[in-house]
Amino acid sequence: MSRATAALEGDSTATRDGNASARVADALREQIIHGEYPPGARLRQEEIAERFGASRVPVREALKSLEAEGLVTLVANAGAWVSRLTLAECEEIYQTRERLEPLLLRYSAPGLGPADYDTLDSLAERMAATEDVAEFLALDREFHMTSYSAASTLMLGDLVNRLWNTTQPYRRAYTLLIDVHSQRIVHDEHHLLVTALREGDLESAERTVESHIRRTRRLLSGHPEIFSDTTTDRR
Amino acid sequence: MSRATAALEGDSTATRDGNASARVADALREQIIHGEYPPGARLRQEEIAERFGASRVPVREALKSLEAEGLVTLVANAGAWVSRLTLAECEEIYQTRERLEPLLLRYSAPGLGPADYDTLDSLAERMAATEDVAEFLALDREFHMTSYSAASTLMLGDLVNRLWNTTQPYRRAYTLLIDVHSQRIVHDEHHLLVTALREGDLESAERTVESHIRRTRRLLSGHPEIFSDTTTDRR
DNA sequence: TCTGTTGAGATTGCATCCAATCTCGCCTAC
DNA sequence: GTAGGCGAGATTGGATGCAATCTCAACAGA
Repeated sequence: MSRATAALEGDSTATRDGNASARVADALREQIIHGEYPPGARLRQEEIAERFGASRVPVREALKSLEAEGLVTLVANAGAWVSRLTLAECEEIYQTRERLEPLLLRYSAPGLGPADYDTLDSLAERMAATEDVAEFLALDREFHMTSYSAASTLMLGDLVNRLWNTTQPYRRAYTLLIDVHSQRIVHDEHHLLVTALREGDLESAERTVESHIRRTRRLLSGHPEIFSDTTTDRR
Repeated sequence: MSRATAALEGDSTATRDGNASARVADALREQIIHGEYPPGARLRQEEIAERFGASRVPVREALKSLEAEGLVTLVANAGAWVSRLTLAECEEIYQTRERLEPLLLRYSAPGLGPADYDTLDSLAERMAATEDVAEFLALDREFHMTSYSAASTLMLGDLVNRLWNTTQPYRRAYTLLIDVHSQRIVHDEHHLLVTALREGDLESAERTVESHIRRTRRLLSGHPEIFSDTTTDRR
């Protein structure tokens, strides 16, 4: 199946830049986040290696990285699976986010300016207007990441990113279920956040993000059926 | 230097248990935490491989894991160094801990019992009694980890552990400097924490840990000289 | 019909080998 | 005397090959 690698082989120098493992990790991460590998899906080294036109060595290193990020679960001498979460585990991640994202916002807020506030408003409006789930998810993520974009942190920013990544498949399933009323509340909270940032009221902004995440967590708790997935294998 | 691996070669089956990479990662992590590799020290793949009686492949996978944990910094086509922190980065980690450890304690507290409280008291007393820095550090860590030991979390427990690991070298340098007065306050805070846990006052326990970490962070801020290390190489 | 076992195929783990890149001291040219 | 370039040694990155382990379906026995 070396035909599958044709798109990559076009750039013959790309395979020789000394970081194939990073490239594989980035590409795999994107594919998992975008749902091309659902939770519970098995990841075979050889298949992945073939697809990226690399050998299994950099693939294994990429899987190691993704395991540390929580996206992949490795079992010695058995294989790799896309991590699957229970409702309780997802709630743990949301509770962690409730504590961390206000802190990250505290790091970011002083560096945000009027142009950023306008971008945030625009993103919030587009979220309210769209009816496409994929676009809604992408805009929501872009909105929050923009609010954190001015934070130059060692690990906190990456950490929050990882927490979003591991819960992304469930956020997608959940977004399909929320009603117009909840959607309106999300929009209001986003608007409140931008307003607090514009006014320089950091305390209020922090509390708004925290409440925003907590509300989502509680709504998620009401949909345990999202986590009882029996279509794919174990783990 | 193959003589150095003699102790490991004694068990010839150990190299064939299908997780050499995990063994190398665990051992390297311990050595970094215990200060055998100081911040900024270069980690050469071949030297490490030789020392553990393995090839460079599992060593590279181990380094990937440690990089994701924040203990090691990798640069493509250049090498691996033990991560070095600036004062600002260390403060970021402490601020993160201030938010996360109260939450972890909330997960753990319901599972702790009288036997655990006694263990905690004993550890606190031994900390007050010792004058050895290494023992003080070990007891401090064991005290806090015991208070979190009943939490069965997906990632929060591991995450807190990683934050302790990356700051361990600086905690050691700092412990050498604190005076008797500060040491007494640490002891009082530990005692307060155990008391709150015994009384089932979770709110108070959470606030006590938070204050405890914040106080340490502020004291650390007063010793920027710990972070201006010019003895070893860059990065 | 159900349960325990066994063996071939599939898959992972690691060692060895080769290519690419970086480091750094020496040499040449101006 | 100084700046720029060159190249040998050291080090990392990746591909291939082999051994060990796991998977799973077919089969034998109760």
